[in-house]
Amino acid sequence: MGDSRRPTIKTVAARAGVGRTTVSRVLNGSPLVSPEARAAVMEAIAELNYVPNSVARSLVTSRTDSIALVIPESESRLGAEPYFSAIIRGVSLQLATTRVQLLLTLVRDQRELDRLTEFLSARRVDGVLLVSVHRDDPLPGLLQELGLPTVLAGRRSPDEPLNHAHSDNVGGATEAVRHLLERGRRSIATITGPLDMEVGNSRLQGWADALAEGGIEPDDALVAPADFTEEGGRVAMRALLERRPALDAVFAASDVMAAGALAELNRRGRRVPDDVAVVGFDDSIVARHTDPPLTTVRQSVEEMGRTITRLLLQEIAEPGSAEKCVLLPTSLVVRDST
Amino acid sequence: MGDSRRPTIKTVAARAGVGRTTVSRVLNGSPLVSPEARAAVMEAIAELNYVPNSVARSLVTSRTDSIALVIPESESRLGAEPYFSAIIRGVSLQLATTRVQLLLTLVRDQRELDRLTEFLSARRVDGVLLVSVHRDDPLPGLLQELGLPTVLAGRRSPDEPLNHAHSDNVGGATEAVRHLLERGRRSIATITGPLDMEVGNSRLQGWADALAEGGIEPDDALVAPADFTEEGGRVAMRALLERRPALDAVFAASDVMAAGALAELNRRGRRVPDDVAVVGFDDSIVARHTDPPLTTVRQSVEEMGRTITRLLLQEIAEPGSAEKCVLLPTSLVVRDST
DNA sequence: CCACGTGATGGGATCGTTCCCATCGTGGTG
DNA sequence: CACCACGATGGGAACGATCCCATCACGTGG
Repeated sequence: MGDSRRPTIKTVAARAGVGRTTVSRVLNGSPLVSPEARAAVMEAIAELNYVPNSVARSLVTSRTDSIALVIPESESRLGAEPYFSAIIRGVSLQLATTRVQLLLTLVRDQRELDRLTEFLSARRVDGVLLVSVHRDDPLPGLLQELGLPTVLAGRRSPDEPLNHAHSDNVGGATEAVRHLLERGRRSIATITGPLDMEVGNSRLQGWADALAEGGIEPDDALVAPADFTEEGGRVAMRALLERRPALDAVFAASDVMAAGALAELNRRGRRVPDDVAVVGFDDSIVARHTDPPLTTVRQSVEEMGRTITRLLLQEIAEPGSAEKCVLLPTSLVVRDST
Repeated sequence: MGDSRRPTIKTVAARAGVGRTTVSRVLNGSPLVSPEARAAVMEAIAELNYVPNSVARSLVTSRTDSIALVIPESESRLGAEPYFSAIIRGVSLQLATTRVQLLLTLVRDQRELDRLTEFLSARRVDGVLLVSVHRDDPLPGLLQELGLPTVLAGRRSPDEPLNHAHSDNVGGATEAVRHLLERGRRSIATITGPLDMEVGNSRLQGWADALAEGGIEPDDALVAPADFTEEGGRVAMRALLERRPALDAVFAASDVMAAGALAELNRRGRRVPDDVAVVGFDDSIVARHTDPPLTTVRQSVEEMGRTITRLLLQEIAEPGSAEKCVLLPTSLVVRDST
């Protein structure tokens, strides 16, 4: 045995006693090939252990059968933030039935952004998934210019032009705060996500909406912006307690920030939920492990991953055919922190 | 303005008034090109906004400038298990200075394994990183056969033939148990990782070694195998308490399992560390968030990611040139659970 | 009986690079 | 002055697939 060289389509054709084109047809499932020829080709393929060279295929079809998942990690959140892991799982799950491969790109700084830009300009992927986009993110615009199929998880503004999926952030946040009101809380603070992200604004909006519903006038001193990190949550909590020592509830725009807030409350001897009730957002794993376990707004991040992938594949297959925007529902999970 | 078509090397050559080859030389940094020609080419590239087609390049060089990171996720651990996120961060960090891209492949079942096998046979990557390998994993063997550069995080046995890096699991575990002995504990149980993985065995070995050092005979009833999951840790803890109600310490082979054990101990009203001391392994984020915070053996998983990537790149550049085996140190981090 | 449509087939061109080799000029040397 | 070595250059072939188009056999209808 053994050519050290991998067999090519020519080898297979010779072996099967047919032309290259016929082999190619069998490979691509064309109906224009006789049963005998097909059988011969299949046999030759099996005998030679032939695997088509996808690079050569890519060159002529100009498709790569791969997509990129871009994760901005300036705050080194992958790992601390279970969100990204869940997205990855969902994406991978949705790709499992296809032959499409996943390229993971963490973008930490300008240099890496430049490298990514070049990579995308070279069209080394068929499409791009963008996660955690900030308002002034240069990437979405670039992708739009390049005409590279793109789907966002989340959106930059309510009139996002790019295809995207997003959770019902306003609705989820409203429900959370409504729940606090029902529990009799009146001085409800909020720790927000980054306000240059739509997700940050929406959850803040939901907080304000629920208060308005309850006839309570929003108090700016009860709003502390943070950055989705635990440390940010801690700092924000500290600031809130200084400004409004009498607050009796906090709605944090993520579980991780809520965990930080809880730590700070514990440190100061405020009892949760007796003195201060806390609600998070995401229903990530941390929510079940805080002390006490966290009431939170569930969003299925894995489902988000699946959805944006589905949209992207659709958009790649037939540009313009995918839904522009998909809204994913949220639901309140009540635990012991409220 | 403009051609809708992307410029090719020919376009650039024409624009610069030189031949294709000269452009190619400039692109690849060959010294055999005059300063004037080089300048002309650079200018043409900038004007045309030319980006080389890497697929075409791959076809002739038969290099893809990408590597695959394979994560077996049968237990859907990505996310629950911070290990994988940390590996990804490390790998990505090490790749940042190169032009190599990262392909992430989660393998959940046989079908996905088949798909991956075909993918690797087609040599669509230059090398492979393998994480969390089990003793009877078919992938390492396949890769060896294919002659595809491969590096493992961890190893299958102490005489692993493939390039790999591994933490000092025996040493770390020994140190942990020694620490428990110093704290005066005598009935020290262990919750192991999967015993069909070397990491599981080594940490168990370390436990036994330390006991031997302390003149204590290992008791089989104090060994409960689990699977690195929190639920597994909980179940194992339950079994241990049933078999040896008087145990006064537990060494868990991962923080996540330790968290499960803690939960079970709390549920049963055993005080930690007063009644039972607990040590974990990994120093992952969960270790700082359990109640009480976990004493644990630190291993730098991110460093592991960087190391295996470095080895792989080296092995790709010059097969056989990389170190066969790199040992990464561990260190004990003492918190409140002991 | 012949022209014609149709299914099956294969050869040539092509995708955009890199690599091999031939060519050309030029300055140094015997 | 002839020759040579060497740096610079460019054209042709190759990488391994797909796609376009010409060809061919064959059955059918006029």
